[in-house]
This record gives sequence, structure tokens and C-alpha cells, in this order.
Amino acid sequence: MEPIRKRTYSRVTREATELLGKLIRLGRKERKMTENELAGRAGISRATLQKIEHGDLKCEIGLFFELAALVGVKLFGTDDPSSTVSMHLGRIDDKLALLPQSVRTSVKVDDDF
Amino acid sequence: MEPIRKRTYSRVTREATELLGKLIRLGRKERKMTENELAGRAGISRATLQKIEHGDLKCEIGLFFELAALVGVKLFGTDDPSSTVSMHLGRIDDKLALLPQSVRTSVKVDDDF
DNA sequence: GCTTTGTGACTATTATAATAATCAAAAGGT
DNA sequence: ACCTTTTGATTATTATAATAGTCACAAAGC
Repeated sequence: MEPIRKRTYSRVTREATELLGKLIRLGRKERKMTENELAGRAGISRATLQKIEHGDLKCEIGLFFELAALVGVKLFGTDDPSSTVSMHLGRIDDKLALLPQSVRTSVKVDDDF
Repeated sequence: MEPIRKRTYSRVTREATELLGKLIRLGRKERKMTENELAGRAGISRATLQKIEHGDLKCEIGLFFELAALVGVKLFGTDDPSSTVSMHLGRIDDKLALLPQSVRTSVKVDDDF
């Protein structure tokens, strides 16, 4: 069956995703893990891991990032991702708050964390 | 209806995705685009754009990256993503070619988190 | 004030991602 | 050479992401 909806992606997007997939594969091999091992750790099937390592654009971003973290790929180019990401998050929140149309939903309590 | 399959994500993954979503939102507002405008340009629905800007882990990585490119978010921290990504791709291919396919004696790899 | 536009938050439906299962072939070890 | 493990690739099925549509509310603009 031919897919009914076909979407196009820019070259930058395709290459960035391909790069991330290859970094995951490289990290996995550097840690001497098999596809089954890494897939098991991540709680996904081997088929999905294969798609991600090949840069499949349709796969969940959460799976890409989770796998990257599992094999030590630095998402934002630093050695300690979590602290740096948190720092960035604060900066972005400040910037968004200053913007005219920013919503920053007044008194909404976070439900997520 | 409760979801049948629920998946857990690490904090790093959640924060990284949230950050990327907020960077997209920030880039969109800096370019004074509405949600409908950006969604239309990207060929997606407004609902999906909202999920991405809120850091929904289940959304396609291709959509995240495509939106990031559309609003000028630099995926790999450089001004000229495509050339740099291509360069990285070549180096990763070289590294992968040198690595043995796997190592049999299944050494347990320690987790980072 | 009023009107318009942008956003948040749902719904039901449809398209599809993720899965488990399989097979063949390549790679590694003995 | 052999045998084992890992990988590539494909299937059918199931779970779910993406969609269009709607409603209410919040900001701007008049």
C-alpha cells in the first residue's frame, strides 16, 4: 500500500537526523552493545532501534534522545547535558516572558514534573 | 481511555525535548509568525505544532528538526548546519568503518544515570 | 466598550509508527 | 572449516500520532 500522505523534509533535516542516528550507532558500538541489548535497555524493539540508527525521520524524538543518552551522545554539545539543558531552559523562559505575545499562562501550576 | 503502553523517559530526554520545543516557539515569535502560519509552512496541523512547542516526546523527530530549521534554530550549534553536518557525517562513517561490528563477550556496560 | 486574532484544550477519525515474528546473510570465535 | 551471534530486511497486526474540527478564553487593535 502506498502511503497516502507524503511529507517532504529539507536536506538539513534529513542530514541532521541521519547524523544523530549514526552517532547513536557509533556510541552503541563503542560501548560494545548489540542491537538487542540497547533496544532492551531502552524498552523498544530491535526493528525500531534499526530505524532510528538509520535516521528514520518518522520515529519519536523521545526515542532518539533516550537512546542518545543511553550511549553517551551529547545532545547539546556539552559534557553534562542535564545541567546545561536546565540552564538553557531558564534562559529561554526568560526570553519568552519578555516577548509581547508570550503567553506564560499566568498562574498555571505545573502538572508535569 | 488509559494508554495501554506507557513508556518512561529520562529527565535529560524530557528536558532536552522541552528545550527544543521552546527554542522553536521562541524562534517563531521572534519572526512574528502565528501558530497557523508556521504550521502551514511546515505542512502540519496547528495541534501538532502546539504539541511540538510543548516538547511532546512522541512527535516525529523530522517535524521537530524541520520546524527548527524553518525558524532558524541551529541544531548542532553552528551557523551553517548543513555543511557542518555533512562534515560530521563523513567523520562518523569513517569511525564506524573502523569499528568491529560487535564484541561477543557481552561486558556489562555501566549506566550513566 | 466591541471585534479580531492568537492561543489552550479538548474531541473523533484516519493514517501510520511500533511491534513481534521471521528469514537470510554476514561477522566473530573456536 | 564449523557454529554462534549479530545484523538487514520484510511481513501482519496493534497501538497511537496526526489530523480536522470545535469551543472558550486571552490579548491586541479598533
